Amino acid sequence: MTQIPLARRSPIPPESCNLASAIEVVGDRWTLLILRAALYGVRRFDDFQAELKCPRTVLSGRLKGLVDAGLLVKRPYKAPGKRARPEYTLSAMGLSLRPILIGLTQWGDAWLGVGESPPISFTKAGTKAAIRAAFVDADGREVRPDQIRTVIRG
Amino acid sequence: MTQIPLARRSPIPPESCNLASAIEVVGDRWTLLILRAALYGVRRFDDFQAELKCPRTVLSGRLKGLVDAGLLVKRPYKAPGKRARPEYTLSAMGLSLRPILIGLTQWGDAWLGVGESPPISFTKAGTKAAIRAAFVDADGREVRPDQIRTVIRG
DNA sequence: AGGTCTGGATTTAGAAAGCGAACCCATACA
DNA sequence: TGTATGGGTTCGCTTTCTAAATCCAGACCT
Repeated sequence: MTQIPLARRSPIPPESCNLASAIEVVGDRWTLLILRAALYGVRRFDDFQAELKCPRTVLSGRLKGLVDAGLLVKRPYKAPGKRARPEYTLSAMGLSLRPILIGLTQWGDAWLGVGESPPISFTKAGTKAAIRAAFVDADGREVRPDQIRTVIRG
Repeated sequence: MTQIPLARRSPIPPESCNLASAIEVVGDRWTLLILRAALYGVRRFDDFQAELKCPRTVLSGRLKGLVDAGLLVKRPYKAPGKRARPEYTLSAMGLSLRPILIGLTQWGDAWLGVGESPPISFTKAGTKAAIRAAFVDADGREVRPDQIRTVIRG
């Protein structure tokens, strides 16, 4: 196994690290579960609540936070014959988290799955071949994990 | 923008979803910050504490949790001329989260960066060309996000 | 118009977790 | 023998979480 060299501190302090900032935004159980549901198409308050089984206060607060952060857009939704209600849809910012959550799904399949075949898989449109999260260079060719180098002050 | 079709519930319930399970394991602010530091080479209790500035009780609990979940390995570490102490290193399970955290870093660079060039970038060994997190098919060729199809009960 | 239903919340009070500071313990070294 | 150091735990206090009840606005019904 590739061992990471010992360090006393990370190369950049958390307060100026975009990974740490991203963790501040999405690094929360309920927030991640909301994003999971949203990526599956859930948009309405009560649907989120039924899905997550979390206190409505928490849901209300997390939705506000995600709207403030720009991951969700709140806008009125008008079902025919019903009054207008808000719905929460993913912005481009929120949608762009999809590869990360798919990667996390596959990590869960690999390490937490109870042995059965994963209930959800992902394929390339038009084919049946499974896809996986990986690294690619500028030309879209895969880079193996052991070939990755970290460069500071890029 | 590709819109996700409305759904009242997610296609699989959270309790049998490996993504939801993964979120239970790593979906926590301190846990993610610990993994971030570990991926940069931090291994020792006090180094984690100096890095995260979190209460030692919380750090202690999260490290235990990560060891129990199998992401970290706790083993004695013997510096020359010092007494043996525990160190926490990433297992294969923990190391395999690296693509996801790099992906999250790049998401942060794209959406949260304050305008400057990202302080950390990743390249392929031997070259200067930047790499990025993406999806590939079985042959290692990139699959664009809009080409991803979700298949249930795969 | 009045009553009811429904989705989208806020209020309230008790339980859990987070937090900072102080303390403890084992061992290398002077 | 004493001191320094790394790796924790204990102790109160504050914040956050949680569950249940309540509120509110707009359709729909009669």
